[in-house]
Amino acid sequence: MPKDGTATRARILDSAERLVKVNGYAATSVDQVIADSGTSKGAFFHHFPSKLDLARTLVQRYADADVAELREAMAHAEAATDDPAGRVSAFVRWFEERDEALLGEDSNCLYISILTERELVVDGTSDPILGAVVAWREELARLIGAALADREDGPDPEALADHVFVTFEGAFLLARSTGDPTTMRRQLRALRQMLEAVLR
Amino acid sequence: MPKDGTATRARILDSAERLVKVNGYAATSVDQVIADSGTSKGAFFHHFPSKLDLARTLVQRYADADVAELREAMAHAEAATDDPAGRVSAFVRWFEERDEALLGEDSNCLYISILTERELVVDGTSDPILGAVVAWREELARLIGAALADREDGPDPEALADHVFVTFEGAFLLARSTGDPTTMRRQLRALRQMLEAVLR
DNA sequence: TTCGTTCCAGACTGGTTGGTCTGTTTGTAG
DNA sequence: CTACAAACAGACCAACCAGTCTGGAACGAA
Repeated sequence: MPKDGTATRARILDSAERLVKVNGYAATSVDQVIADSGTSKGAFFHHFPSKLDLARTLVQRYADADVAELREAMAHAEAATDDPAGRVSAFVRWFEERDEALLGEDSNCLYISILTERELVVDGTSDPILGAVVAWREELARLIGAALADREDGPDPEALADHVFVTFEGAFLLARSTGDPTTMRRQLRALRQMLEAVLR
Repeated sequence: MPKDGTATRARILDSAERLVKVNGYAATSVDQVIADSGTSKGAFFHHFPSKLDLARTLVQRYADADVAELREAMAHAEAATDDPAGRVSAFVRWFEERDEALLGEDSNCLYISILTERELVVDGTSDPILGAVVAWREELARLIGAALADREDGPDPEALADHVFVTFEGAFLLARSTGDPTTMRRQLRALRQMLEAVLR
């Protein structure tokens, strides 16, 4: 085995993720990624056959981390209490308390940058996003469904589950617009209070 | 006064809005806008000094229409009932019933395309978005505040008001990801049910 | 040492980009 | 009818874009 290039590859991915989250995919040039990561054209195209291939790798990596965070929050919620509604609260609260990375000044979600460009949706680059969405939906619908219990003609568990994802993405955009760093936490708090109200 | 160019200008704006909403701002070239609108380079740069200037005009126009829709929904809600909580329900329902344009297959929000690119935020292109956000917040916070009445240590009216905006933007993104055209309506319905629950 | 492969640097290229420039048409005011 | 400015059309251009190519350095296998 010759030289190890995994470090270079990781630096490219990290730089690219940052830049794409901040500026969007189309607005991020390969040269920018190269400059930011301190590598070269040769290195870039050695690790990634094309810019689009970088995007695919990026989305997959991000979605995997996203699902991992879901599992973590879910485990925390299930360990916190046996009460179904309480678990939903604990789940949301888990993110409310994660202020550091999640609500930093220009924290953003890669999903937004990818979904903004339709080409990336039709060619399947965004597929891992759907995978993550479905994972969130299924896990949360299970939790919420248990809390709703036998109630009929009440709210749809899947729609409520999806609404957690919706809140994250919407709050990222609102934060961008207002520049207010407390946006995410306030929206998560509002979401939790509303969920507690419907599940009561 | 010589030839009237307002029609050409409008066609450029319409094409640009469609393309930017679908593909994003950076991914939309001036040549594409020209081709789609059936005009020319000369016409484009006669009406807009630069592509960035087009974006500014586009955002202003879209935000104005957005605020107009807010007023319309608000008037409808206030005419519907005197009950504060009922007005909030009527407000959301107003959008739930507007399926046509709002939930079309690839319906999207210009705000997302603009906010995705940080350059457009720092240079003030996105400012009208903040104006619209504040308008929605103020109008809705008034309505929600009235419904919350005297309740103390309850949910924050402004956060709940902002959450309506958050739901719209988040649902647009979720719809993009899933490709499900019922997404927007389902999310609005979930939002309304949750609001009814907290305001009960 | 020698060989082969991976890893990477950077010059280079063809196509695309936003933007300019020149010229022509079209309406209107005098 | 003339003059003049607004409203275009489209050739043109410099900068930038993603991607290629060549050459060399690092490393393990033989």
